[in-house]
Amino acid sequence: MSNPKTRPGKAAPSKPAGRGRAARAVTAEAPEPAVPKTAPSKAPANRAERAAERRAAIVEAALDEFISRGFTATRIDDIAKRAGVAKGTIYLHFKDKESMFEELIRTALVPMINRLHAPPPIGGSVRDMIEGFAQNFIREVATTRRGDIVRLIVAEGPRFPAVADFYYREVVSRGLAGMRALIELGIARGEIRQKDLARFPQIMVAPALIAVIWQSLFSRHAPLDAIEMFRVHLDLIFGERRTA
Amino acid sequence: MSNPKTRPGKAAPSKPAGRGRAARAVTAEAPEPAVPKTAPSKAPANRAERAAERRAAIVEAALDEFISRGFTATRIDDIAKRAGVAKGTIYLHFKDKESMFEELIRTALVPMINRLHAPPPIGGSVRDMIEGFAQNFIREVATTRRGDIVRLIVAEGPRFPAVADFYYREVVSRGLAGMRALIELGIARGEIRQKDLARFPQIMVAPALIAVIWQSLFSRHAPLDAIEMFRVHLDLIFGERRTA
Amino acid sequence: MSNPKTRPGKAAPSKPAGRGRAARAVTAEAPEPAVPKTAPSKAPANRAERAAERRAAIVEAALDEFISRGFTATRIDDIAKRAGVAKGTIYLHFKDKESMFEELIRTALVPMINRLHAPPPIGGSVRDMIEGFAQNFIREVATTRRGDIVRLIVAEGPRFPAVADFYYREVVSRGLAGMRALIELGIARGEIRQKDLARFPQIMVAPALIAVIWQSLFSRHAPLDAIEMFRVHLDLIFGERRTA
Amino acid sequence: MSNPKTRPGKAAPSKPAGRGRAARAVTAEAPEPAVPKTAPSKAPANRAERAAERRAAIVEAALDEFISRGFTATRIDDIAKRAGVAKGTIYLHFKDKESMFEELIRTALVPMINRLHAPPPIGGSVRDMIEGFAQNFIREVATTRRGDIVRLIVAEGPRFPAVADFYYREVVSRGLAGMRALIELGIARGEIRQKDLARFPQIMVAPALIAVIWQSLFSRHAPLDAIEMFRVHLDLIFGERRTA
DNA sequence: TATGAATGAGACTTCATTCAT
DNA sequence: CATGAATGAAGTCTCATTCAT
Repeated sequence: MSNPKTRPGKAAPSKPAGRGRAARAVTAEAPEPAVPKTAPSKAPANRAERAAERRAAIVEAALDEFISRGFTATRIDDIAKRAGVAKGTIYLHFKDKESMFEELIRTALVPMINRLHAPPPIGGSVRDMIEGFAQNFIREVATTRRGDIVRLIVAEGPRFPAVADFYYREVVSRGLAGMRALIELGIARGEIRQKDLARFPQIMVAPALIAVIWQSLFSRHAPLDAIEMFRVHLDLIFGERRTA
Repeated sequence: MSNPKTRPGKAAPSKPAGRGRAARAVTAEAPEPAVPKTAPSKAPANRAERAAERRAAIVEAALDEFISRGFTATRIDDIAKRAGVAKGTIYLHFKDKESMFEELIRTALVPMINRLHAPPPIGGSVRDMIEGFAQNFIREVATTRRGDIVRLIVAEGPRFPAVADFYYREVVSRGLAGMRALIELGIARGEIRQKDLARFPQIMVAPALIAVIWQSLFSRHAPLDAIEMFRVHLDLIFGERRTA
Repeated sequence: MSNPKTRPGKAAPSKPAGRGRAARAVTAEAPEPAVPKTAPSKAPANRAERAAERRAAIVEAALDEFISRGFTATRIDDIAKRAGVAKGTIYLHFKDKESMFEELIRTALVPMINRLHAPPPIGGSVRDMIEGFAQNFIREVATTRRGDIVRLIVAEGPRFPAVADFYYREVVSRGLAGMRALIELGIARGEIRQKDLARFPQIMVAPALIAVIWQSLFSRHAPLDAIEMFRVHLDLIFGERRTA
Repeated sequence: MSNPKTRPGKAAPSKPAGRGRAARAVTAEAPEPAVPKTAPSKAPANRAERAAERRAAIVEAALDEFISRGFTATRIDDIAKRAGVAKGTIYLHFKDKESMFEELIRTALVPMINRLHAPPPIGGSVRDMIEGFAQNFIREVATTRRGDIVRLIVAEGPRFPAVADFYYREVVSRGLAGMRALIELGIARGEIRQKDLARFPQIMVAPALIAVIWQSLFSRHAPLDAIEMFRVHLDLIFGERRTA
């Protein structure tokens, strides 16, 4: 139950010297401890483009840091280093750490939101639609950094009501509404027998969220085949399928 | 989309952001802004008892603070105030903030662990056993501070591998093992038809975890009847029940 | 006893003091919160004229800012905004903030210096001359921004010896010398009986300086009729006058 | 018109290196550039006494720094060094730089206020009373650090309305009221002929204030015998005195 | 010439930790 | 054992100055 302390890059002092703030956080696994993004791959083109690139780099870096350390433990300085810009530059793009965080989350959620707006993959059965959707979600969210963002929201939500509100409004309530519609369609078509399911669309997505959290916390202890799990879950709802 | 609150106990600041460490955290809802727990209810008895009481107060206070602010944003000072002890006293009981956090989590999980060890309520059907267990869980975890601890682990786990490890070893793997056993029992008894469920006991508990998270983040937007949700979930697994 | 104002132009901060440079200054009353002087009144004519105009705008803006905030608390950025130019432009005209300050003060004092050089209003009595001069001074200095410059010198002088030196050399010593000459003339003519006054011409101008300071600090608590005050002062020196 | 730049203790860089904030202030003459007050003269006695001593040292140091640099240009760090305490210690005694400044000024004015409350030296003539008072003032204010505080208020007053208000209320208005009473007494006794003087007690004190300012700004160019000046001034008001 | 994005030193303030009482 | 004053490292944010466009 002991693990590497102090931030990477600091020679580990066996005793935190005099006083000063010692235990900042444990920082078990920062993706990569602030790799300066030197060596721009391409010619930077004109001014506006440069600015956009810079901003993108900051956003990228900030997300990485926030994800791996949480809001409070993330240092602007590290974001800057990782983005390859000076500290002050960050303040040209964001008012302060807090608004940066909120804006980042909002921005990062946009793709998810768009996906929810996108016309559902109207295909054959409702099950196929949901399964397709879920596979997508698991592949593109649970396994990727987007999943970490979900976990970040779970982690920081209570301290950032604005973030939690936004997430609820834009992602959760919409996603559940869409899911409810699909469930009702499934019931109407006779694919789903359990009528009460429409009252709790959360049940449908629960395993997907579990997968997201599992990924972050336990995947190194025990990998989880999220897609297969979801399939089993769908079997519960739609009845067992093909012999597959 | 902005709701940053000041720390409780700080008179609304007349000053602009200024400098110094600004964005500490947003702290939307501290349970109670550090109410010193003076006035011990009983006569303190002897020395050792006093110490134990003190320690308990610290643990209690620290958990509250960690839950509502997260690890980094929690101040030892606030824990001390809330516990009604001096700052230095905390260091008589814990080596530092970090080990305090880890030890706290471990301690707080003990009741859950004990529950997992306890002989399952062998009663009638497997469904009744699971439903009883789940009701218990939802009532005593999802709705209470213990649920917040689960969320706290989700939030800080990646930065505290020791915590995540401990949680996996002592709670998750055991809980899932127990659940798997129950599922297999259900399959053997013919209560559960879907045999693959035993491969993913996570599915069984997923809605309970969803409930925990929902509680923290969205309950003020939309309350969730977790017990009813879980019942519907069980209906999926065991088939619809009585007309109740 | 607290009236700290935020800087003009900054939306009232929802955040507590936090960190970062906090207490920059209180800035109780910035003349006008940096109104960009866009919309040049006339066609700019040729290049050199444009440059001169720009420089004048910068000087004007800088004086206003320095007066209302003092040297250290004044930001180049605000000067630029107020002058309607880009920050970099200021560095085309001035080496740095410090030399800008010194040069500004020097420039701003030139009119006063010229007035001191100007042939004294040789009129009838010495009293009339001094009274005329004083009325001029009070009307054109005490009540206007030039008075603020005097206060600025008092404020920053100790930190800008060059400024204080210049002010002493060009304004104070000359002014006092002129005043002494007038006093001696008055003594010679029998208008002034108190011969020792020539040793302390400061006495003659003291009320005028008081008026300048009063203007800046206390006029909103209690207005001061500086001209009348000066007249009473002259009555002390020259004896009471007409019934007027 | 050039003078030593950079802060004392910093090797003077002929060019301020890369960028960074260069021109902080000129700081022509810091009394002594932060001499750590090591070596406490006496045994520090008990805890409370120590705290009082510390606080006094901070107050002392802060006043010195504020006086020689002004509010904004003063660094908490320098105050700490000069007081011989750690930076953080200052925040145990004062909320922030700004309230420290305001409180300091208030505290520093208390002796002056007390003097104003003290029963006036009722002696022989009104002139003697005023002369006694003025000599006191000049000796104990104009020539000492208290005079610098007056100048500090003149310098920072416009940006610290609270300070200016306090100064007006507690010192200026009271002082002028007392002076007016004395003048009226002088008029009643026939010592002062010029009745209008009571309308402008400022005239009476003007030379004293001039002396204060002269001290700070010009005394090294031309020393000023403030006491003699004030005597001449009184001669104007009361008529010439003894042949002395 | 003029611009304003970028820089990074530095200021203020916080807070984990220590230790004399 | 308990306290809480003191410390000083560290974090956030500012702003004078530069320089590519």
